[in-house]
Amino acid sequence: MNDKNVLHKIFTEKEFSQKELDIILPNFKKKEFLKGEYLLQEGKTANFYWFVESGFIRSFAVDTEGNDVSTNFYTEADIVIDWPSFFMRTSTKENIQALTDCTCWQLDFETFQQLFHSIEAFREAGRSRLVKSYFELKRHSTSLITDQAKERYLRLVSEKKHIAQNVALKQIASYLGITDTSLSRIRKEIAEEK
Amino acid sequence: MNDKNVLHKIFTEKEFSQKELDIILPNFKKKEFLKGEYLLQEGKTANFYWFVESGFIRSFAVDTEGNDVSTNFYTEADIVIDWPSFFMRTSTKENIQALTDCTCWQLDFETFQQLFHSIEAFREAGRSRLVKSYFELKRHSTSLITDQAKERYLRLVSEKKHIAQNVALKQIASYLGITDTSLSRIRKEIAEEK
DNA sequence: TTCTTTTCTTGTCATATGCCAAGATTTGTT
DNA sequence: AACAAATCTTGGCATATGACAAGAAAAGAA
Repeated sequence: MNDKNVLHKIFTEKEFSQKELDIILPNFKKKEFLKGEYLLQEGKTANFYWFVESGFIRSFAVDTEGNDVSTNFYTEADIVIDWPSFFMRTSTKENIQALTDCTCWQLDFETFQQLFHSIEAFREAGRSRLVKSYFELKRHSTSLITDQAKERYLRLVSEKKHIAQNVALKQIASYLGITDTSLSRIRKEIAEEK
Repeated sequence: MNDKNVLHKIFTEKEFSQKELDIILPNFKKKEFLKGEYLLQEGKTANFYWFVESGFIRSFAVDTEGNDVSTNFYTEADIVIDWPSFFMRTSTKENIQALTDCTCWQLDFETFQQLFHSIEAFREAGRSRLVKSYFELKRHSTSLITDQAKERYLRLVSEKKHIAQNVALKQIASYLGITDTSLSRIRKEIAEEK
């Protein structure tokens, strides 16, 4: 835990005193997930969240017809968390799955609570993360209404190139709110423009 | 501030001690907004949030083509807040406008911070509200992908009847991600089914 | 390397919803 | 009450995207 890892990029000395870092960081446990492994499954309650050290992760929901809809993708330095389940202590509607072998840093709810209520900087940082997630979710949601599928795809490519390149087309398509067929055509169109 | 109002439904004696309530509640200032008045406008930073005592309020974003897209509707006992702007202290992309004359209880950022960091129950309650908003936003967002416009409208009607009845068709339509024309046809269809 | 399975592409056709424009209706104003 | 403005409905047509199915390509397993 004292070697350099992604946690040091997340909990910086700008936001936390050394003393606080010494309290916070040792609580994170290194966790490895194999490709295909689930970090969280529908119906369970999220008792942990993670920061990604390496690898790709996807969260998705399954709708009434059994279609799976990607809700997010995660990679290095991202926080992987089901906010509602983790904080409301309710069973989740989401699945979180490793797309590749992954290394993560895990924190459990109880420890989180203890840090949250005892360290002001920790709760400010946590709140910021949640608000940032909210903001991005709203942007995505509004984009589903105002933008064409192609624009949404182009934005994903420009903002998360590694996702667009490494994740299966069908999983990206459902995130964009379209079918894999449509995304395939959109990709073709873009390729032909160049 | 000691008479019964909606704040007593929001800050209950189950979640807060009497002493805490005595500290918290007097910080809320009664605010009246006239129909059409803006609580927040694009470009400004949110320095307040409100609980609605009475009336209807709408938040909306304006996209690049100048179309306005409803992002939410608020009524009695709802919290009216632009989470990202309020917490990140950044200028907002949203507008919040009174659809009818409204009475609200207002809290400013500084006071919020002070309460948040000093009263554990207050921060638990605040976090819950944010998480709940997140959850609802995700549900709406997923619904835009998995459900037909008609289903989305029916759900809105069943969950927020007073909104569907009191808000202009065009504003509801943009919330549902469709045009006013389409919503008008959907309404007709539903009416004909009965 | 070969075989199997999964993923991606492409064609054809269907459909939900958008766009535009004209009336009808409702609401607000003088 | 009368007019103006905003909102809602309806028609005709356009289009983005979906559904289904078949083959091509890529990835994984033996």
